[in-house]
Amino acid sequence: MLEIKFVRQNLSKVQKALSTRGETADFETFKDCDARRRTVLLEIEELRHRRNVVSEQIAGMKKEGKDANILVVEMRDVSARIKALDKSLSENEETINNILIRIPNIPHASVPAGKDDSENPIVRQIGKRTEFEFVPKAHWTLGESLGILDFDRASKITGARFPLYFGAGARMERALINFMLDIHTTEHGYKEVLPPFIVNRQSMINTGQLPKFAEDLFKLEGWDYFMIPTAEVPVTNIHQNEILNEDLLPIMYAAYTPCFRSEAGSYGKDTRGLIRQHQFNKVELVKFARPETSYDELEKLLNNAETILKRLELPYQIISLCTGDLGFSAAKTYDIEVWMPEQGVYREISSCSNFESFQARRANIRFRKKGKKGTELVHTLNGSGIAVGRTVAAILENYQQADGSVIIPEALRSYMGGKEVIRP
RNA sequence: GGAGAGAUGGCCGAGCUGGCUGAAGGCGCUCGCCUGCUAAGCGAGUGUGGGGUGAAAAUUCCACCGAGGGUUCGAAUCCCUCUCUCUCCGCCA
Repeated sequence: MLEIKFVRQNLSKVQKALSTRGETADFETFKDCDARRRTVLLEIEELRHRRNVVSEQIAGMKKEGKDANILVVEMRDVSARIKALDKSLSENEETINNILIRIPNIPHASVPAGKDDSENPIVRQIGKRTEFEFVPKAHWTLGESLGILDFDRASKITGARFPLYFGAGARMERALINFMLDIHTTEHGYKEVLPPFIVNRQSMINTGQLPKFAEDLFKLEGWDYFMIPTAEVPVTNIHQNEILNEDLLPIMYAAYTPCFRSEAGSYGKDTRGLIRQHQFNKVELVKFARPETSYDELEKLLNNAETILKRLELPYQIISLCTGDLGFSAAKTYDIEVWMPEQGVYREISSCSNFESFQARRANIRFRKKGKKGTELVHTLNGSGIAVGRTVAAILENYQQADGSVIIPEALRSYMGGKEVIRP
């Protein structure tokens, strides 16, 4: 959420920023309500002031045994008036809030302009695209023939877009989770967290999934609870309504969680394989940073995520999301895309964003600056470090052999009991 | 699921027979003093959000004692609903 004062004072700037995202909001209603809000507020505060003063008078008179009835009767009217104005004020504020809460974040100045994902510039490419002397197979073909992936049976258990791993496949998921968490906690300084996988409505609002994107979420029937679409939600909300100690910043968490997404609106896309599932595993990195350093922290976070792909020796590229492709809450986002040989494309495997104070304002996460009065909102950042299912898919495709076997990346072998190759 | 207790400022903790209590006291923190060093000691200050005036420093007003309603001229204090925490019983991996 943007600050109401900021929107009020920078109306055209906000409008312009939104249009670069291909978004708009009802600024006319905002302007009207905002102006009316302040008029009403002024009157309410005057009346309340009067009530406070007179109430004190009444108290004094009663103490002295005098009759205060005239004042009491007068105050009865004042209170009624306050009550009526209060009601109109809160309706007004609700209208304003409904507009504000649907306005996305303003892109950072360094974010490239562009209308959609076709205009995301490549920042860098690392590793040579894997080449084969045979026609490479898709990971689902390999996975099924190796007996480690079974989408048919998964659909019996639940339905389409759910994964079922066996043997070395299941082991590889577990190995990757441990591999990633170990690197981030021991080499990059993140604290490991294991959060709830189900969260309440407020947490979803705080990180920006609600109210706009309810259709992307799985909701629990009979509860106002939701399955998490990413660990970003529970982990960012760890510190909601807290004033953090400046000395502790940046706070860095690494969390493994499964993620649940309805994938509404993606019908027909990536219908096969591990790329687009309703349930997948992910290791997520989350930071709470000082505003002055948050963009440095974003670069570091991106490097931390890249380390995983480097160690696994998977070719990848970094793109910077353009204004039109930026997520709702993000001020800037880098995507990491891994090379998928069968389709011959780079596919998203991590998304690293700086949300600046957008989430912190909703979640009320602040810190106190040394030697300065008052509090300041922290900047929140997060990034996948990295998506586990897609990493399995990338390993299968990039490490496949002519005979249909798959070599296990060296860095991962110790996590898989020394196994070097997966054969049927 | 049943019975009971509780939720107060960065933290701990009074107040809860309604009226200078934004809130005692303590800790912490900041500044100053003192002191061979450290520790201790002394003094002052120290919540958040919003509105008005002001160039600013500042000043003033309003709100906030888990959340939301209600009673009242007036609510941290009384009533209702909800959320969470704790204790006992039941159930349970």
